[in-house]
Amino acid sequence: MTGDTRRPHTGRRRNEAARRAILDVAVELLGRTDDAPVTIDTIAAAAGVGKQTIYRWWPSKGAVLLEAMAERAGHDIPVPDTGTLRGDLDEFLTATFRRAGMRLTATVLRHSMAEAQRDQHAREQMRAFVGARRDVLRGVLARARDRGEIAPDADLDLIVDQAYGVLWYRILTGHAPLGDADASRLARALSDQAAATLTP
Amino acid sequence: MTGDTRRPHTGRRRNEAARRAILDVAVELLGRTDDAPVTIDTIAAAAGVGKQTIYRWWPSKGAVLLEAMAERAGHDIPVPDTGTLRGDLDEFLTATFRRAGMRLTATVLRHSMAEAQRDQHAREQMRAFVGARRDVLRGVLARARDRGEIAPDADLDLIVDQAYGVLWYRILTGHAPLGDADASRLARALSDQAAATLTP
DNA sequence: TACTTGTCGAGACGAACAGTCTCGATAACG
DNA sequence: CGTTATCGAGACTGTTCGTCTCGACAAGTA
Repeated sequence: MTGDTRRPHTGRRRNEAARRAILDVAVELLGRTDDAPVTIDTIAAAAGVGKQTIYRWWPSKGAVLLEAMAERAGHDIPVPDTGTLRGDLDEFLTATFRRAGMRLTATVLRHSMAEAQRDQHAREQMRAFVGARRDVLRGVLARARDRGEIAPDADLDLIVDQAYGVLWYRILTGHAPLGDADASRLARALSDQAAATLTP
Repeated sequence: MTGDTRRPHTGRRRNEAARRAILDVAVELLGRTDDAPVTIDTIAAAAGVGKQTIYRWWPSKGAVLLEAMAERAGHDIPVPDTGTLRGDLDEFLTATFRRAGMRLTATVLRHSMAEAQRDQHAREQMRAFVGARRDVLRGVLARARDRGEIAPDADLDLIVDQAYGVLWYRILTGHAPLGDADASRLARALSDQAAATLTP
């Protein structure tokens, strides 16, 4: 409570190289074989790192995996701006499906979602990640609404859920791949769906 | 290869009561607390059963859970026949969302899907279960197609994925509940989507 | 240059759990 | 009554998570 202003930071600093190695190795090990037993000991050994270095910075094994996933699955998906909802959705869903459809990324996503059902820390990180991705897509829809392309009372969340729902459902069950054609068809269907409420 | 026709079955028979107790207890334990550690030992003890009795009939812990889930989530969802696609979808999705939205059922579904990512047996059972549920919904759509309500070349699988995608996505992330209103809105959107391809 | 402080890699350790194995008892058949 | 397969019970092994301890090392401070 009293002024802790003295000594803002002393001692050795966090090793950024170790952090990178841990996150990279976690992903790489998942990709080696699909039924690979990715354990903390394996990650630590492969990253040339002590176990305590992992548990000093992450609260659980799932938290490591979730951070690696969020990095890999969230970056480099640009926010589109084609001028039309249909075009924006096509571009966004194609990029998103391509990323998620990559074998390694899909594997990471699958195991991250599984971990999120068991590990409380991972669960919260998954919530944050999913929320962030949803916000981006909802933003695309909101812009279209502001342009007057869709009804003011359209259920944007339900549309978002359909897009990401198809993605996760296919990744988790593996009953069908995520192709460009699927992304385009879904983009068309969802933009039509959003516009339909305009014509009662 | 030679005639094994002698002695088609001797010895004590499988105890059906034990089977029921195991499946019921597995579900019940999952529901007790959400972060409950449901273990094989716990199931065996609560069901008044030896561990070997479980492993004699199921190949893994995940297989037990998946069978319990398939029983609970697949039964008593009637195939609707209202005469219109919109009506059929509304009835089917409302019943399905109600079932999956029940707290206990949702918990079982969540952990089953998680188990399916780690356990090969559970994975195959999940595939079979998901395939069966998809077949039912695809059948509803196919009937509408035969009635001429939707285009012959409509992508039925994508529509099915949108419906079950929303369901699983919400259950696994927990970012929103599965309400009757969601089911009805989705039914309307998907029936419109299927019909839209008719009017180019 | 010494001193303090926090991180480093390494690995021992305990607890929890999945799955196997063995045991004597018991039920369904001939 | 003899054969056979399942039953409940629990000991046992192997794996993994997460904690704890150790001496070494780096980044500031005096």
